[in-house]
Amino acid sequence: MTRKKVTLAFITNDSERKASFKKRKKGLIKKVNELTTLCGVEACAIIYSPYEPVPEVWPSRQGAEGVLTRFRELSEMDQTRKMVNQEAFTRQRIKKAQDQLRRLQKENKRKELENFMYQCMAGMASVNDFNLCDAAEMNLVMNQTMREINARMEAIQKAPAPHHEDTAAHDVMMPPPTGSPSTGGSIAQIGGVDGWDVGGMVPPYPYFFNNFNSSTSAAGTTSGSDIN
Amino acid sequence: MTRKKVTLAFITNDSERKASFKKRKKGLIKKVNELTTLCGVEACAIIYSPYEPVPEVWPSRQGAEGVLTRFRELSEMDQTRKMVNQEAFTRQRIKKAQDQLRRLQKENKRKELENFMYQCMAGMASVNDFNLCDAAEMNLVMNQTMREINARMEAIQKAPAPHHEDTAAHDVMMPPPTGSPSTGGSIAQIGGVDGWDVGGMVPPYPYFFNNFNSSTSAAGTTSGSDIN
DNA sequence: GAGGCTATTTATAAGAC
DNA sequence: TGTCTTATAAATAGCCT
Repeated sequence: MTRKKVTLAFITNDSERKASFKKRKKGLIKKVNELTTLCGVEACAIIYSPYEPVPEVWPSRQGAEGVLTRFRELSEMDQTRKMVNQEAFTRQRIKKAQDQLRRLQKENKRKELENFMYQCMAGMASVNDFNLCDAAEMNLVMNQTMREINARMEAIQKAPAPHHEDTAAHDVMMPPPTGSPSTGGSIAQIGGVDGWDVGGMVPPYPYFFNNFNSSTSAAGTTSGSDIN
Repeated sequence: MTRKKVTLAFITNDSERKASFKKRKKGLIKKVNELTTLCGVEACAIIYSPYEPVPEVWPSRQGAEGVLTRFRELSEMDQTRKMVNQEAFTRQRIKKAQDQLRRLQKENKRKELENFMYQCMAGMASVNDFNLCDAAEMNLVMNQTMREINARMEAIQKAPAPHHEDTAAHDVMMPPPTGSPSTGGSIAQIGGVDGWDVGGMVPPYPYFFNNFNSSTSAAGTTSGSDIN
């Protein structure tokens, strides 16, 4: 995290890894400590390492034991009193996860279509592969793309100075404006998808779309009409 | 830890404490994650909070279970596992959804990168937008793509007859490896960005990759440089 | 290797909505 | 209350001894 942005992957160099481990273990334990103290919660951390025969445990072994026991007996614990809240909470969590899942699936689909479109544009796929995609949705994607391109072109025409800080600054992919690097968590930013930074290039869409349309309609799609 | 040096003591203000807890819990788990990944060690963290009936556990319940089992073997033997009830079931459901979510997020990321790549090839994005992507992962995607392309080309050269046996199990969609859909060549280029004149629609991957690499290393002087 | 030392990256307490 | 943003404290990778 310094002098070089860390890459979240196994450190192959032995000594380097060990050094990192020691530093990070220390930091981690400090963090657990802070969390419990500041927020008054119970927590424990257990770290096995090839460097120490005895696993690092925090807080004291007893403390950890207590936490662990509770963890193990969770089901029996106070199922009674908290059951209702618990269940509602859990249900809520499930719903939340499912919602996110749905969003991601939708997003995934969109990306697939977009991807396919770009492949066509790059000449690496042809509309013959179109059965791979869903026509209706592809239509949506294309319309969206066209709208974006047109808007972009208009913007360029109106403002001859091709500034890079255009309105679509938040750009295509790679969402996290402040996201941590490998946090992974930043992957699926919802809603940041509009606006491709056409960034000063004239896209070859005429070719693509023409090609696409003709072939598509030949294939029996009904959706090509509103593209123009 | 910011705007004010933190004092290691219980935060009396309720909402403040809760906010802090949420942030710190997230950070802590990230740290555990990093530690295990970077240093290849086993570790787990368990956090109880009054805010959530279900304790936060890292890594996945299974992972934690494994660590815990070992830990218990080292300490004492108490067989108190009994988790067959509604709650366990529900939690399992949550986990399942979360796992799927994680997979989808990963997949999403991959698609985003792939998409970006194709955008570059289509001339709709330039490597100047590369900071939007994660270098290391992009590298993976590109290598994978290259492998697939090469495999595909070899397959086609070797066997004009459709002898389907190649290694590309997932078979990317890229039918005409050398055939350009049409002349094209009309793609103009504006904008000061060092343009990529992909020229016609011939699959420009060699150009793309070369250009990509050089431009990247050139552009990444500031901080990046992880690519090589 | 084990500390000590920065230059940077991360984590986050406060604010702003 | 939750989220997003910002300013600042904390953690730590790469060096050096």
